[in-house]
Formats: sequence, structure tokens, C-alpha cells
Amino acid sequence: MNLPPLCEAFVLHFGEMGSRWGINRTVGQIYAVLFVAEKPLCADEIVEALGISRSNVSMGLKELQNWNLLKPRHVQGDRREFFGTPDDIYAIVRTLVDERKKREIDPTLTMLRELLMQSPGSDAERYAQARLKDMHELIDLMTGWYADVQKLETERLIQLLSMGSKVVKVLEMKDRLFALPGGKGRRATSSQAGG
Amino acid sequence: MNLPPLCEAFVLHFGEMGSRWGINRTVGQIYAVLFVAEKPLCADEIVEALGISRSNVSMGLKELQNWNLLKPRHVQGDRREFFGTPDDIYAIVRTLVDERKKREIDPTLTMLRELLMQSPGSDAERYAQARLKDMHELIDLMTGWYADVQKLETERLIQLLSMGSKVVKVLEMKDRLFALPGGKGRRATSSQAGG
DNA sequence: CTCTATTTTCAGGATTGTCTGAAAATTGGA
DNA sequence: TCCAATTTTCAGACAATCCTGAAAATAGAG
Repeated sequence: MNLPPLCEAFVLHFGEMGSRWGINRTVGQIYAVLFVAEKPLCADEIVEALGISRSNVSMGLKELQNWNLLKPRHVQGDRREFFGTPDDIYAIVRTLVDERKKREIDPTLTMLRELLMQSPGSDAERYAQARLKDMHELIDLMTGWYADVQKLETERLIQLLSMGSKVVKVLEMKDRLFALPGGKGRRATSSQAGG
Repeated sequence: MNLPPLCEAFVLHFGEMGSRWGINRTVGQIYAVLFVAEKPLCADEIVEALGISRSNVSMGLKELQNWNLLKPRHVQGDRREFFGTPDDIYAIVRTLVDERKKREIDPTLTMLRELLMQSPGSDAERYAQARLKDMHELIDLMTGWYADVQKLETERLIQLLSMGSKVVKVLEMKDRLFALPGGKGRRATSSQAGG
């Protein structure tokens, strides 16, 4: 590996983390190199930086492009293609979550819905369906929250996250102020919520 | 595999998903079986259900115990150990997130902090540190939010998630009502937030 | 259109991770 | 204490994944 020590340490750790999250170690390293690079890099520069084969870099870049995680760049008078990462790290995380949701969560929700529509043939299946229903509701709730929050501008998102659970205090205050009927004991059902 | 069709479908999908998240497919299947089982199961019942070797089940259960995801149960007059999953699916998710945070996020934060303390030896390293600082702040923000929200009772958590970004509207209202100095343009810094 | 720089594909070797049966260790009861 | 049921360990077989070099494909310049 041919990188400044600081970058090398980061790249190695990031590759390791990637491999724990179902992402090929090399792909993680390629992204790490691009992430800390001052300017877009071409494939051969990545080969040079990581000391891996050219074909491996090609496959890694292709994978990262499938994930929409790269910004392709062209340099005047140069035939090679250069790649960088979005400057805004929030944009990177949004893309990452979107893609994982699309590939893993959505199919899981579909599967759960299909299984919940079947009529149980035994007590065992009836009980399993009850469990699956809990799981479906939980995932539904979380993806609904994400879909909603994802629309916020970064500034607002940061504000919301900084608040943490203090938000609940504000909600209580709101409820007191407006004395909504059915106040704090409200049940949360799918996409319903008082605004 | 020796399970009702509905359970089998779930177990297969869950195992597949697990393997995409850095969890051994078999371990995922074992958890899935326990999750939809009406009562705790012993190792041999899992062998029977999944059609895998006894030793494989033993290793899988050990792994799941390391993740604190199992509830060991003892049956009177039976020497075998039985395992179930927590009834509350929220408890399961909390544990899962806690463990992943402990194993992956916390070490990453440590690494980032260490690299940020080094004095850069070149422009490349200086730029890399700026990127790493962004990443550190983002992870810090998200883990801070999680640590905070994780303390809520499930009921409250559901309420918060159901609200989604509508919370921001309430915040705006609050800001207007009390006309805080510096109102909506506030910067979010680490753990600081107005309540 | 041709030429050449560059990228992509892919078969097979290298590596890593998973699974198993046999043997060892453990545990509770007698 | 010993015994038998049960669990755990682990070397090696097996499988999946990754990585590479060589060859094919692509794309821009002339």
C-alpha cells in the first residue's frame, strides 16, 4: 500500500469494517481512498495506492457505481475516467441507506406481507404469523420514519438528531398546550400521527 | 429442513439476509427458527428443524449468546438447555444495535479520534483529516441520538418514530412561541441542544 | 476507419469462511 | 465418586468468495 500513514490507517480500518457489513474488503478500501483523496482519482492511481490488481479495481469501481456512491469526473484532454465521492457526507449516508433499504428491507417487507396473507395451517404457523406481524410493524415504523426524515434538509436533520429524546418533552408540552382529546395515551398506528 | 412451509420460507429469507449483514447464514437461520417458535427449543430440536449438524448448532448458539440475543430456559427434570428469543421485538432490536455499536462503531470512533490527533505531515494528510473530522462528527451525532432515544420506553419511542419529521414542525412552533434568541439558525454542536 | 490507450470480462488459482464427525469436556444425577 | 446424557472443541473436508493475468471489448484521437 502506497499512502501517507494516516490515510493508510483509515483505509485499512474502513476496509475491515466494510467486510463486516457484507461489503468486500477491497471495495471498502477503494471507497476509503477516494473519500480522503483531495481530488478524483483514476483506476491506475487506485492500483498504485492500494497495491492491488487493475482488474480488481475495475470490479470494485463498478460495484460502487451500482451503489450510486461515486461521482464520475472527466479531465480535459485525458481519456481516463476519474472518480470522487460526494463532498457532503450526509449525501453519502443517505445514498447508502437508500440502497440498502431497496436491496434488503423492501424485499423483506414484501416477504413478510406475503407470509402474513397465507392462512395458517397449524398452531405453529398461527404463532409464527403473530411474530412476523410484530416484525413487519416494527420495520414499517422504522422505514416510515426514515422516509419522512430523509426529506429534511441536512440542517434540519442535524437539529432533529441533536435533540434526541428531548423531542418527546416538546411533544408533551404541545399536548398540554393544546389539550388534545385522548392526549398522551395515543396509540401509534402505521402512518397516522397528530401534527 | 423440517418446518411448516410458512416458517421455512421465513427462515430461509432471514438466513439469506443475515449473510448479507456479516452474519453467518446458519446463525441467522437458527435465530429465525427460535424467533417463530412457540416455546424455547433445545439444540437437537434445531438440528431437526434445520437439518444441520449438531456441532454447527452448538457454535451458532454460542455466537448468538455472545450477542446477548437469546433467553436460556431450563425445563424441570430435563438436563438439556433450551433457548428462546425475547418476546419484545423492540428489545431484540435494541440489543442488536447496542452490540453492533460496541463492536464496530465505537472502535471506529476511537480510530478516527486517534487519527485526528496526529499532526498532518502533508497537504494530503491535512485534507484527509478534514474528511475524517466530518465523518467523526456525523457518527458522533448519530450515536448521540441513539444513546438518547434508546432510553425511552417503547411506547414513547413508537410515538417519536410515528411523528417522523413532523417533529420539526412542532419545533418551529415552539421556537416561534418562545422566540428563542438565534431561533432556527442554531448550529448543532455535539451534545448541546435546547430543551 | 484505424490505432492505441483504457476499461471490462472471465477462467482458474488463492484465500477465506463454513460445516462436519469424532473425540474431549462438562454437567447433573445416582 | 462414577456414569451417562449433553455440550463443546477442533482438524480437516468442503464451499464460497476473492483476486489476478490474459484476452476481449470499448472508446476517443487522428
